[in-house]
Amino acid sequence: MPNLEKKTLTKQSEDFAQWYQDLVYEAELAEVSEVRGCGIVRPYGLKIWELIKAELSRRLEDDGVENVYFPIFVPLENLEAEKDHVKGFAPELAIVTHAGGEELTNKLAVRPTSEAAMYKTYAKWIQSYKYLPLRLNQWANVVRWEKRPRAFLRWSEFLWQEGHTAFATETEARAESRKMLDIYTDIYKFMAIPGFSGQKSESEKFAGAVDTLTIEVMAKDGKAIQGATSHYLGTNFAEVFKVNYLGSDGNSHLVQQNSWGLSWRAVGAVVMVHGDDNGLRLPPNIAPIQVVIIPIYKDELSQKKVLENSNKISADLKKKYRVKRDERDNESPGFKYNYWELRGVPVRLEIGGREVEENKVTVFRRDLNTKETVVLGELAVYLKKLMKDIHKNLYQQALDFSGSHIKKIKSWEEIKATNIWYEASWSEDPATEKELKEKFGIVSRVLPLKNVSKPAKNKKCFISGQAAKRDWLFAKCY
RNA sequence: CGGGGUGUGGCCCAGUUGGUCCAAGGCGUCUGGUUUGGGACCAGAAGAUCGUGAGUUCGAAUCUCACCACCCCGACCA
Repeated sequence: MPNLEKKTLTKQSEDFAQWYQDLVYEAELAEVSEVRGCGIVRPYGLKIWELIKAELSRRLEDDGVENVYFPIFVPLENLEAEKDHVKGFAPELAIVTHAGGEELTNKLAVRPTSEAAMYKTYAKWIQSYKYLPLRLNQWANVVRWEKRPRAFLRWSEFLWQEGHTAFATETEARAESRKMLDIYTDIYKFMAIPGFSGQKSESEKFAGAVDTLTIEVMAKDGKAIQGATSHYLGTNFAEVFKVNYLGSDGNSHLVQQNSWGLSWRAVGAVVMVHGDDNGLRLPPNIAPIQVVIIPIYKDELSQKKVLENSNKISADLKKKYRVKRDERDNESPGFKYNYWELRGVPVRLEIGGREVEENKVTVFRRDLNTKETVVLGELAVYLKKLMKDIHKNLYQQALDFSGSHIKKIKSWEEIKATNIWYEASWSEDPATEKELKEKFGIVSRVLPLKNVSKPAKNKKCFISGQAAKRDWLFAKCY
């Protein structure tokens, strides 16, 4: 729980995990719930997710993906059908054993993901090649009873979108998987977050997938956050759920499938990437409030003038931005500054007697924590540019940060700290990854796209000394 | 699942050699007033089965036993 008494966040440098927790609760993104591991997302936090969702939704619709909805419950036997899949998820399943006052003969799992919920139906829907490709998406909640929950990043229940597609050929399916990764990469850019997109290792990929593509994000404590994944499932699930189609050749074939998802974990990533010791810093694209106006006055006369003025400005700005006027009479300007800085509002306008008299406003930008005075007539143009600048600057800061926190190494003996990432040539042997994890708590995060078809820079694997295949990124992760 | 910690008004908590505790303080809330350019102040008010159960005792927030819940670290983690 946040310590509201101290009124200041734990410093990032003191205890990053504590800082994150303090911020999530004090900025009113979320609330602890009565249910272990589950979070209550408050309006301010949910709005950030909804803004991310709106953008992704738009992108998917533009691309011709249709939305669908399947039940939250999955027959347990369906889930058990794909053997890697069930092995991966069994430990974290919530299972319904009783309903309607009776014990269920056929137990139901609360979906941890919906492959097993959907594909039997896909088999029904897909008859011939004419029904392909099938590209559906659902916005849903899923439940994964992880041993160690973390606000936004790993709550037991979370909201996400999961796309499930079926194609005739591997080429098409793999192209789709890659396209979705690109869309996710764009969505992270929309949040002013540079990600590392690429491929997962054998041990890190999705249970049931042939290949998993991922976008990895670097938090300010140097840990990696898996931002979104796009899986090429091959025919693994199609075999189990008998998803075949009649080809133009007259023969029956298995479909080639993908699934891809992005969750509200992205909100946690935004906090961990952009936040500072004063609180959240939101890029304008996903800020529930983009401009907050603080009227400042001393007596009734100036109050009237200032409020008139700020109302006019706010009415004007509301046409283009999400604007909030903070007219609470019982709080001081200083209190309000801190209040909205904690919540990461990108731009603050201060309007007091001075501004009214000179026909100006004072503009504060949260990304740099600086103030400037702007002539009222130039405000619209100024803000338009400022919003772009803030986005660019946040992105650049994050890019510089991650760039300066990756160390290229030739041998794992060079690993001293675990609060940075390492780039190294790797044999891709799962056994070596296990060793690395045991010794340093570090795992492979991603084979960056640019390295996928490039041979390793160094001949020897940085762990085992065997022949290295390609250059991967390694880090601790959330 | 292993290690550690915590449970006291809405929130943060003090109080644990048993009695002076029908529980202190701060934040927040409410009322009134003064304030308002970087986390305002004064006065007053409301608000508590001290996690649950049993036990010891003349007497339990405090001691004993059992249980429950949550948090943190780790293992696990698409």
